[in-house]
Formats: sequence, structure tokens, C-alpha cells
Amino acid sequence: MSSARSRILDTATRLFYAEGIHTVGVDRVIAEATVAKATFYHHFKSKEDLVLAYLTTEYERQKVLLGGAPGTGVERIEAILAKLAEVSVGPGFRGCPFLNAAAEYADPDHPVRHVVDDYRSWYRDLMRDSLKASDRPNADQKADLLLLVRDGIAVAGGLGDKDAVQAGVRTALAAV
Amino acid sequence: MSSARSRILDTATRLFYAEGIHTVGVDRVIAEATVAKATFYHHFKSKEDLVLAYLTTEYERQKVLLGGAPGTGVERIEAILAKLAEVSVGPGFRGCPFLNAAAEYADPDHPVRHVVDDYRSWYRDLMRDSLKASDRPNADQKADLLLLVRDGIAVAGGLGDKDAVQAGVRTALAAV
DNA sequence: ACGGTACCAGACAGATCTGTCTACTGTAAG
DNA sequence: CTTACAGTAGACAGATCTGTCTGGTACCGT
Repeated sequence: MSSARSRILDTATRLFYAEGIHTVGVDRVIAEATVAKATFYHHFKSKEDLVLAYLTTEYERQKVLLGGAPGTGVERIEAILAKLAEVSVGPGFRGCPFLNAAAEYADPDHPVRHVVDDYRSWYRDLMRDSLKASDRPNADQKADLLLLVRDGIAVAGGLGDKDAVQAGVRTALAAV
Repeated sequence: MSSARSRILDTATRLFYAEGIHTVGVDRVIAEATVAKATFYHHFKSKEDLVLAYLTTEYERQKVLLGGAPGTGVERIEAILAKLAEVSVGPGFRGCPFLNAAAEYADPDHPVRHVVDDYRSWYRDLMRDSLKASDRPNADQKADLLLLVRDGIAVAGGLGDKDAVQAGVRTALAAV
């Protein structure tokens, strides 16, 4: 991975997450990453290409972060929930990057939406498998709930609603 | 309310909700509402003004719709949840207009975000008051949860995830 | 009859956004 | 040494977006 490419991607990740995708132009990314315009279009064939790189990279990051959480059963879910609760009330939290992106891309067939769908499927499966590993009944339905509560925590945290975040965590823990 | 103004607002409501705020330009609204550009700027001093009108009108609509739900206690919450569950898996549902708008306006001090905050506060209070009217304990905490689950249902429904919506409704009903 | 107001049609300015292009520099491999 | 490539700087085209302005029509209350 070349230095310029990662500088572009890091800058895009920071700006897209903090300010939104449509509000941040490629000129802004180029300026803050201190690369030439030609260099940008050498590494990414379009802005959409950069957006997809941003989301898929984030997806991979989450896989490493959450998949690598301690334990394999409900203790893993608890660890993930603890982490989620912590970051979602922390400074700089602006919601889930996938949900925010989905809100900006209304067409469900858009490639961006496919990444979002993939992420949510993966998360649901992670929950379901963890529940099954601890022999919990109704793993599928509980996984659906844990996904929905995760969405709610991300939204509430992004809006600065700490009370709702706590209520969500309590409910999720009670369900596992 | 003049005919042109309501035509503009109706068109904006339809387009902003279905396609997002930043992706829809005023030219598009003007064309589909079949009004002159001068007429648009006669009624709304800027695009932001139109966006705020869209959201505050939606807020008022929700107040009438949900506040007018049958009953005053938990039966009102149940009626609201039933309605939410129904529309959120229906065609044309694209999530909560307030949450979608918040995702597009990253600055928490932006007027758009204030409307979103107002809506969520109102919804939480409606839940809390309904719980108290039925003498349910821990009304505040349960209201937080109902708000978070509402967020989750709106998100999941907007992404076409019917399973998660159902899981959310079950959990909310169990909590009241 | 008249003045105000709501409306239509569309040109226009100015900013901004994406993407292309030219021209040049440094560097590492063959 | 030279060829290929990653990089810099910045002009440029073409589209799009917001907001203003001109000019004209129709209705409504006084």
C-alpha cells in the first residue's frame, strides 16, 4: 500500500465519518491528504470508488475488532456490547458509518447499500453463532434483536442520547 | 396556505424523504412542483428554509398521528407500535425522516438537528407519560428503551430487514 | 380603475463539484 | 543509463447547484 493511497483513504475516512459523504468533496480530501489530483485519480477511479474503499475498509476493521473480541459465546457478545457502549458515548462518535452511509444512498441496489447489507448480515451471524456456542435457545430471534438494539445504540449515541444507549445495553444484556 | 406553497412543500417532502436532502436540488423541486423559481424564493428564503419546513411539518404530522392514537396508557403505546410495525415494512418506507436528516447534518448545533432533538424528546415524553398513566414502574427507563427500539425499528425497516423489525416490536411490547 | 400580490417563464451570476489533462520531478529496477 | 512508475502542481472542461433578476400575466380588494 503506497503512502499516498493510505493518506487519501485515512483522510477520506476521517472526513466522511465526521461530516458525511455528500458534503465532503474530493477536492477537500485531496487538499487535506496533501496529494495531487492526478495521484488521487491514479489510485481511485472515481469518488464512488473511494467511498466503497472507505466502507469496505471499515467493514474489515470491524471484523478484526469484533471478531477478535475475547470468548466465543455470550461472553463475546458481552464484550462487544461493553465496547459499543463505551465508544458510542465517547467524543467524536457520530453513529454507525454504515447506517449513516445508507441514509445518504437511498437506492437499495447501490453498491454502497450492498456493503451495508453485508455488514449487518455478518453482525447478525456473529450474534447468532455466539448464542449457539453458549447453547442459548431462540438464537435466531435473539440475534435479530441484538442487531436492532445495536442499530438503536449507534443512532442514540450519534445523537448524544446517553440515557437511551444505557437502556439499550441493559436490554441487550438481559436478552443474552 | 397558497396552492403553490403547499405544492412545493409536498414535492419537497416526497423527494427529500425518498432520495435524501443533499441529493435533491431546488431546481428539481421547482420542476416537479411546476412552480416558477421566483415563486419558490418568494415562499422560502433558502433551501435550508425549505428543509426546516419539511421537518417541522413532519413533526406536526407525527404529533397529530401518534398523539391521537387511541387510549392514554400502555394501550396507546401498543397502538403506536402496531402502526410503526406496519408502515416500517411497507412499500416506500425509507426509515425515519428525522434520523435520515440527522445523518446528513453532522453538526449537532445545526437547526435541522434541533428539530430532530425536539422530535425525539417529544416521543420519549409521550412514552413516559403513557407508562405513568398505566402506573407502570420505571417509566423513565422504559421510555428510553422504547425510544431506542423505535430508532432501531425505523433503521431496520428502512433497510428492508423485516426480521429485526419484528424482534424489535416483540421486545417493546414485552417492556410495557 | 388601481395597487398589491401571487404566480409563471427563464436568463443569469457565481460558486462548487467531478474528472481530465499537461508538464514536471524523484526514484528504483533492469 | 534508461525505462517505468509514483508522485507534485495546477489549469481546464463540463455539469450542477443556489440564489437573483427581469418581465409579464391574472386576480382581488379598495
